Parts: sequence; structure tokens; C-alpha cells
Amino acid sequence: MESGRTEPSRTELSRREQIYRVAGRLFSERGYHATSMRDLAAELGIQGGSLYAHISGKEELLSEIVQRAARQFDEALFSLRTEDLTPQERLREAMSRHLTVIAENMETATVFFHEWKHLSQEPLAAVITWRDGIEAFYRELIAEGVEAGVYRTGLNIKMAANLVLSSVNWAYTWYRPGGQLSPQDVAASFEQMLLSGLEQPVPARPMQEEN
Amino acid sequence: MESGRTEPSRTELSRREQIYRVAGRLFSERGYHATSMRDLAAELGIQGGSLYAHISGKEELLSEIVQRAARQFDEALFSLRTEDLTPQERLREAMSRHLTVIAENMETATVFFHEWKHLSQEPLAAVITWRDGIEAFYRELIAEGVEAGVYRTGLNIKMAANLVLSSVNWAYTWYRPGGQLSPQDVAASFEQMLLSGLEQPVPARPMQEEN
DNA sequence: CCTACCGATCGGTAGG
DNA sequence: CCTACCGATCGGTAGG
Repeated sequence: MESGRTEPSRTELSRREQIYRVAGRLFSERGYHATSMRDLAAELGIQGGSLYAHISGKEELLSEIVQRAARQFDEALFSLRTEDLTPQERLREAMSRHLTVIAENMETATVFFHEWKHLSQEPLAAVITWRDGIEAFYRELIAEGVEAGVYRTGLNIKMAANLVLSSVNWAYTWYRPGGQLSPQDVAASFEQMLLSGLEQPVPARPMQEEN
Repeated sequence: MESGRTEPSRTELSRREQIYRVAGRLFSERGYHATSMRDLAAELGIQGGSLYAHISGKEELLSEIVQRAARQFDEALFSLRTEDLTPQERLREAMSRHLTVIAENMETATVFFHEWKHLSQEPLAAVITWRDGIEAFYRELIAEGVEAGVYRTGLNIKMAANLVLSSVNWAYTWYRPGGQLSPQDVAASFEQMLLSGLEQPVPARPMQEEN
């Protein structure tokens, strides 16, 4: 359990993590380009140039933050594909986990949604591929439910997936982690509204006796 | 119909408009801080310093673009409050107009949603007030429908408004103006799913004869 | 609208 | 991790 001499020391490891964490916060608050390496260093109590002992450059920070966010979504969601659940359970669970990732990483999520366009070619392409994958994932969830007969037959699967993704992704703009609502509460509320609709259901015919 | 000498000439007016328009495009593509005044000038075929004959500074550009976006939403939506419509019609119409504003001004909308945080105190406060007003507007639309008995009685009005706003706002990330879907198509699809739900309605009892 | 310039600040490096 | 520095670029201005 003792760490060897040639590995990065514990303090250096945590320093690098500190840098990523503070960078995530500053990028989310001020934006990537409006955050200078000296701003970042000052928050850590070191000089600007000292950062380069731990990281290779500014874009590595953005790239790492965005990739971590994508990985968190992947880890939370893709295992769902093989779990034995009804379509509604699967959708509810996906929304719940998706919202949880955002709610527990509001800063990272904000950077993810706002700054990914500033990545260089390679990580940029990776993000676009990732996004396509997530969209396909939700379309599959919906299509599965339509095939099982639990969702409306005429449903536009692409638009339905779009609607679900809108509802969970937009949470990064309004969710407040310390508040009364847990991510699960939000997911339950959204899912209930999305599945059953906002409208008072019109009974097929006037209510008769309760069975 | 002839313009007087003391008014800004037609070319100067259109120059200022050109600046706003190009700035909107560049800010949406690269972000506010990653767009330099020289980038902007180059797109217009002039020197960087020449911009300051037409505008007071970089932030004026952002402020103007954001304020115009807010005004467009206001003009499209707030007249709805006094129009004589059923709650569902009113909600549908609000979503349709909201989406239309975004769809017809994708660049401005992108700047609006991504860069408003970089405004200075005064315009920043105005945007926050605007956002609160829009949220209140949608909550009113929903509450109205609940009171009229057309939306579910137990509906969480705040969450429902949140869901509606998510669906329309997120469109700035995926809508493609040249595509097959008009904003009205999207609004109709979203509204139908939101009101009636994704789920196949379970009839209260097995289908009997029609009517 | 241009030329020429300002001070400030940027990301990053050398050498210790 | 610091000092001292690099060239590049920033938003903006003076004077024409």
C-alpha cells in the first residue's frame, strides 16, 4: 500500500485534481476564454507559470473537463441498456441518472454544454460523436416503448427523444443543488408529466361505478 | 421621404446594423471573449480601430444583441396574455412563437443563452429580471389551464413551466433552420406530446361500441 | 475610415 | 514552484 518513489507523489496527484476542479469552477462562472491561467493560478495560490509543471496547457484543462463529463454520462446511462426493466422504468431511470449527473456536477455540466465548441479538432469530434450516441440512446429507449405498445403508436421518435433530452439537459440552467428538489424528484416529476401529459385525461365516456 | 442632412446617413445606419449582425454571428460561433474586435473588423473589411466610429465598445455589441433577443421574445409572447384563447391554444401559441423567435434568430439566441453572464451589472440585472418574467409568464399559462380544469389538478405548476421552457429553449442547440421542420411543426409536435403524454392512454375500461 | 500607437494582458517557456 | 521573460494579441484612442 506504500506508494513507490517513481510514481507521482500524493500531493502532486491532488494538485492536478485541484487544478481541474478550480478550472471547472472558473470556466463555468466566467467562460473558458475569459478565464486566464493567472486567474486560475491565483485561486490556487501559486504563480501562473507554475501551472505548467502539472499540466501541458490551457486546452488540456478544457479537454479533460469535457471528457470527464461525457464519461460520467456514459457510465451512468449505458449500463441501462442491458438491465431488465420495462420501457417506462428504463426511461425514468435514464432521466433520473442523467439529471443526477448534471445536478451533482453543475459546474462541469455548464462547461460541457457551453465550452465544447472551443475544443480543438480531435476532442471536438469526440464530443460530437458522443452527442450523437446519446441521442441514439434515447431514441432507442423511446422506440422500444413504442414497439412494446406502451407509447403512442404514431409517436415521432426523434422528436420525443428531443423532448426528453431537452428536459434533462436544460436543468443545468436552473437546478440548484442545495434546494428542496433532489434530482430524483425532478426526474419523477418530469417523467410523470411526459408520460401521462399535462392534460386532464378525458374519460372515454362519463365515469361509471368504480369497479 | 428624403432624409435630412443631420440624421445619420443611410450607409452609417446600415453599417451599424452590419456590425451588430456580424458580431452576432461571430459571438455565436466563437463566443464573446474569443471574438476580437479585429476579427469583427476583418469580416467587415475595415480596420479594427474603425469600428469605434460606429459603436462605443465591445460590450455595447453584446448588450445590444442580448437586449434585442429579449425584446423579440417579449414582443412575440406578451401580447398573448390578452388574446381570447383557450388555455391549450394559448400554450400552443406561446410555444410556437417562442420557438419561432429562436428558429429565426439562431445566432442571436445562441449568444443570448451563452453569453449573457458576461454582461456588466446593469444589463445583467435586466436579463435576470427578464428571465424571471418569462418564467412567471409560463407559470401563469399553466395555472390558468389548471384553474379551467383542462390540466391535471395535482400538477406542479413550477415544474410544468420548467418542462415547457426546457423544450422550447433547448431548441437553440439542435434546430436547423433550413431543414424539413418549421418552428410550427416542432411546436405542434412538442405541444401534443406534452399535453397528451407519450404513453398510450389506457382506456378506463375495454372499448365498447363507438359513441 | 486609416495609420500608428498605447498600456495591459495573454499563454507559455527557460532556467533554476 | 518561482522569477523573469518571450512574442503575440487584446480593447481602445489620437489625430488626421
